[in-house]
Amino acid sequence: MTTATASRALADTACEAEAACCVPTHGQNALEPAEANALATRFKALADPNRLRILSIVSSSAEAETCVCDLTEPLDLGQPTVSHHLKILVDAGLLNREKRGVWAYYSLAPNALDSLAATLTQKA
Amino acid sequence: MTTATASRALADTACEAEAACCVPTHGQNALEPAEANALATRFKALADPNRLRILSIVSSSAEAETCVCDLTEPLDLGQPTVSHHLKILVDAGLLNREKRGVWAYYSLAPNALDSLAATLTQKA
DNA sequence: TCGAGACATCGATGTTCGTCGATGTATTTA
DNA sequence: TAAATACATCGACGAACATCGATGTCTCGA
Repeated sequence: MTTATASRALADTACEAEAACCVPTHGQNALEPAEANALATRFKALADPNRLRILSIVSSSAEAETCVCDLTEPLDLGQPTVSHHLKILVDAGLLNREKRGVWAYYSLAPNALDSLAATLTQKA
Repeated sequence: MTTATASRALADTACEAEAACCVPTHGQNALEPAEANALATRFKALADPNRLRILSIVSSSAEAETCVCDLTEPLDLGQPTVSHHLKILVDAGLLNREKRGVWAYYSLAPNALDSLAATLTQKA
């Protein structure tokens, strides 16, 4: 129960051999750098207020489908900027893009947000 | 069932009064800008590979407590950088900081990741 | 075939972010 | 009290990001 505290005290006294001072019992079960990068990319897609609002609008729209021109006004952003944000969300796997005629319809990628949420809860 | 498609076609023909072209049926149930900012701040804390690894190491450590010197080696980062990332995680409410003696112990904030995850799932 | 509309892409710009070395602060030990 | 340790803060620098205007691509209707 007090394993970490005890080993911490142990490490305190054992601080003489080299620069390492604390218990190096971690690092093997930690997130792999490559995996951490992939996860960070998906969270980075969520780390912008306008992109969160895009997801909110898309998911709350009648058919869960939205075109670019539906977003420029409520977001108060230019069309190139909206397209840029949409591309980031699509690249992150959070949105799907379907072009029908002149319009491009965006919809939530099924289970994408859920799997991201599962990554958070299982870690705790 | 085809409400959005129908209203889209409607908007197509109704594109004459002003610059607005698509159905402005959104925006009222969308995420508020202030709320989106707050959420983005928390996701921004997760949008870095090294911070994700910090959370992983902290949560997987024996007592779910970790001091700074436990992190510099597995992350291969300097101590100021690790302190900087920890501050961001604490400010985002994801980590708790407790100073005992010379060491600063960091632990997962209870329910912080869970509530963030809930925000994602309820939106889908 | 031509023009108009919807969207994507490009290039530029101001801002934010991650990282580091240097330094400051607080606590323990001698 | 003085030295050492653990950590936080500061200032700087290069990279990444958000936004915009201009332009390119594609589709539809005249």
